Amino acid sequence: MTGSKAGPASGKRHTPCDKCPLRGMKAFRDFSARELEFVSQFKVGELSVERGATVLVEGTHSPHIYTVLSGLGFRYKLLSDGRRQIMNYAFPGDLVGLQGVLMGELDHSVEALTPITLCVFERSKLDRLFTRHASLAYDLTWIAAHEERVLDEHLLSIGRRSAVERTAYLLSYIHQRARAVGLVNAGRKAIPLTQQHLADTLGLSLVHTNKTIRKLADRNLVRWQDGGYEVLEADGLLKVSGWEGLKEAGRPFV
Amino acid sequence: MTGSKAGPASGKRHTPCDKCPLRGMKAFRDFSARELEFVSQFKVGELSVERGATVLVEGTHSPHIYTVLSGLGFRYKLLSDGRRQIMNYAFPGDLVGLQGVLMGELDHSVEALTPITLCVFERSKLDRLFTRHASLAYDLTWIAAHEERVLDEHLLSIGRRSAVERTAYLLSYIHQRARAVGLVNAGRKAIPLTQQHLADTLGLSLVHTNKTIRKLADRNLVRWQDGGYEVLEADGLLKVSGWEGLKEAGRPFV
DNA sequence: CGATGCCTTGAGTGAATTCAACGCTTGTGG
DNA sequence: CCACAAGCGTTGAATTCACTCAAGGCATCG
Repeated sequence: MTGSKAGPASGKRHTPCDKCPLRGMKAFRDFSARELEFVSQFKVGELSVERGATVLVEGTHSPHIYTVLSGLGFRYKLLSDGRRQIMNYAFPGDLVGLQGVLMGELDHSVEALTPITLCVFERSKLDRLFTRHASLAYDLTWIAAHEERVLDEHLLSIGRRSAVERTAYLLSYIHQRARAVGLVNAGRKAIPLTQQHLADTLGLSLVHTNKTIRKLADRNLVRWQDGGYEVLEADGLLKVSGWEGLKEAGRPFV
Repeated sequence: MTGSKAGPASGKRHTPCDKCPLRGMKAFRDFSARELEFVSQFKVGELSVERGATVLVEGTHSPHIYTVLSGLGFRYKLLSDGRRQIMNYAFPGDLVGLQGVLMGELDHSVEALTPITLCVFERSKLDRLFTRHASLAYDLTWIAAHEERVLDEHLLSIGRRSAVERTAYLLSYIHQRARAVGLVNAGRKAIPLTQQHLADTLGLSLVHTNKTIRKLADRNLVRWQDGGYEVLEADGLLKVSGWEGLKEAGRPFV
């Protein structure tokens, strides 16, 4: 359905991996020359879609793995009656669709939150990655294990944190991740989400999410603005959530 | 603290990998001779703990990875005030502690639900696994991605399914997994959980969990018995949950 | 036979949901 | 240029859901 919105920009001018803007960011580890060479020919294209478009569809049998080159997206599942649960957000450098490739079919969908560009990798070359590039295979496992860790924390939030706590947690989490890839300067840039997105991530209704955000806003911890939010007091927000925060270093990508 | 209960049985008679009772179960893929040889020397011991004992502790820096050889356990996180969220259950064949090894420190704890025996693997040999045994490295990634998939479904349940739906889901999930490894014959064996475990998995209070189980019991879908539950009508239960069920084949292990 | 652990039940309270409406902004077509 | 619709945020009121509190029952175990 929304898939038709995709693709017009692909096939234009691709960013070569050796000039990948994500390399050099301190949030990521660097490649060796040999790794870089492999990754370069592992990448077979780019995919650009606009905000609101569906990048990957649940149930699909995809021959590709993706990495977010720029932009934001989110991963979600639907129940038959339309209830939606957002599992996690995809930031630049994040791997998308690994499950689909390893296990046949994808069990979730991915939608663009902003215009987004993804690097497309060939599934068929995955074997070579495992047989010839152990360090990259290790990275892949690391990434999967890391996603598991994030989901653990989300599960803890939804299952056991109060509405205010879990909202503070989610806002903190997204903010920290956005900062790590330079999407917010000193907290001075809104992250383009609707409250419906937050509600569907938090397992709360839209109305109650709105009222909960208000509580945080009344305490001057966050501000809703320009179709997104801004963190005013990162420490205070984190404290409310009772979360320790991200402890990342040398995150691998691709 | 509870760690002191661990270990007395280790160092006794270890099950050699070539006689591993898990091999040959149709739920798992088989090893090649070369893989088997590697796994055999990758394994450095066994760990047995009794019901209720803590196998792994959050925050710990563990030099080992484990596989469940027999018994049941569960993975959980705690908030500072004691609220507990159970993330998932570990069945025979399941890998435990991968995160801890890959990322330095463990972000969750693991407790035994029955007397449990785990195979202990050396972290230091993980490099060799990646460089020399691509097929096993692939399996490791597969396992991590699979866990991610399970957590996605749990997240969907806790976030968006009603109390009855999510309880039916969890009961179905555990039952299906137990069946896959032969822990319940034709549904005729109780799974040794307390309702508190279920509550902490579902994100519900103990009282409400009890009342929800009652609703399912009143419809003759399950029965609570002998400190555990029994599934009377697997199809009916699955239908209530609105879940598709596990679709597994050739699950790798270790 | 008095603990203790676990399940069960009822009553009262609090939290979160649904329903309903309104305001603001943006975009679109007449 | 205005009218109108659509999307999103906000708010209040009523209802439902889930939680806490409190107590009792029934096993098992020392």
